[in-house]
Amino acid sequence: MAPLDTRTQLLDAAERLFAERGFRGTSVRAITDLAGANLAAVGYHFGSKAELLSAVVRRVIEPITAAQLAGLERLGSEPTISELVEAFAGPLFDEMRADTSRLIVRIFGDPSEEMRDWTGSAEEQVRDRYRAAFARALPDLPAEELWFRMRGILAVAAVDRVDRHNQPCTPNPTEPARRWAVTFLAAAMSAPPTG
Amino acid sequence: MAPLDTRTQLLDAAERLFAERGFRGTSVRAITDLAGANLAAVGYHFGSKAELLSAVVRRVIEPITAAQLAGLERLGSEPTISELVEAFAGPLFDEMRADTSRLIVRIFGDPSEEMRDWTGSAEEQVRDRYRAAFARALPDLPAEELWFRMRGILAVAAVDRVDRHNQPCTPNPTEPARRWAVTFLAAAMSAPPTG
DNA sequence: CCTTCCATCATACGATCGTTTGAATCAAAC
DNA sequence: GTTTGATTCAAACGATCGTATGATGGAAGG
Repeated sequence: MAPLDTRTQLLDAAERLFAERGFRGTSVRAITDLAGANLAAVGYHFGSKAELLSAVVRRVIEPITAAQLAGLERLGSEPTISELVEAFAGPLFDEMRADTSRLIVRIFGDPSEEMRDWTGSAEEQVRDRYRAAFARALPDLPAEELWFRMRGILAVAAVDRVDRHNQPCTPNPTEPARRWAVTFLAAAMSAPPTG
Repeated sequence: MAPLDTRTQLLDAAERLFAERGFRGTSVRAITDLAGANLAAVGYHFGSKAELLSAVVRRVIEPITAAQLAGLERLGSEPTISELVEAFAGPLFDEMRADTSRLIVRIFGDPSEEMRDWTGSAEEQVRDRYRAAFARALPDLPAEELWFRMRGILAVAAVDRVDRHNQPCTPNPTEPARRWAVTFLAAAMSAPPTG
């Protein structure tokens, strides 16, 4: 086994267990057992359990931000609100597994430092570019209210994924929820300013 | 000190610490220390740490569902979408402290059994009555898409509270966010069915 | 005074936690 | 064949966890 194999299997196991049981609810021993690795492997490859979490989060965030940026560049210079919503929210449904949404929601709800030191510049860049694009499409909307609405997009997408994942029996197809979300959010973004 | 005093102070301390550090991140010792009680007080008054969580959640949920029900009964027989959104989402801003939103989001993201056995019939009753009211106001919307949208209301309200609470420096006034939410969500609920 | 019952107390139990350590293993370089 | 450096291994460390136990306090009822 090449050294990268153990590293990758640790990332896979940790991603799954952190999403299922949370950071504090997952022991290093559970991760190394699932990965088929030795207990000390986490310390050797990542330094600590917290740094393993950072590596996991960076890995799951990256394809999402990449798809969001690619979707924005695919649009013309004067995209509609609906197109912007689709490009911004679509990858949250397509590029993200349901348990990954749960992991992100859990991190979002945890104010401790170890859960926040992973934040890179990638999602800030995505956020700023979409904010500019929405601001051009909604020139009358104040910046603060626009930012409130963009957080609303993230909230609806993430919470829907997690909540459908919480229902044990239903098959939970992603596709209708994705289209409902675009309808719902495009209408919401198009609302006139509160004023 | 009357016996109920220790019980109440345990509930207060647990509510605060569970919201700040999560269920697994909060030790029984931290709760009893903050409450000025003995370590064994949790076991004596509640049986276990998990049952203490249930008691905390029931206590914070109750005024919210009560306000939602009262708001619905205050409306006429043919309320507008905006009135329904206001009555449903308003208490999530008014009756809920920001750290309580965090506690709820954390519980929402945790699929473990101990986090879910508190669910009572109160919020189910609220959910069903608002669902019926929205269905009357939106007769063309399929039931499944309506339920998706109602979860969107909860998502926007909860995530906004937590996210504004995450920002350390700003004063984070609730009032503009509350009005922005009603604008945003009323437009979203009023969207035609996806079809 | 004595009993009863509720509440609180100090203390300890077994388990599990994250991390560290030093030896063992192994392929590649020389 | 020997050295070297990276990787994996079993084992142990101190700390902290949730819970249980039996003693103690103290007011109410007889």
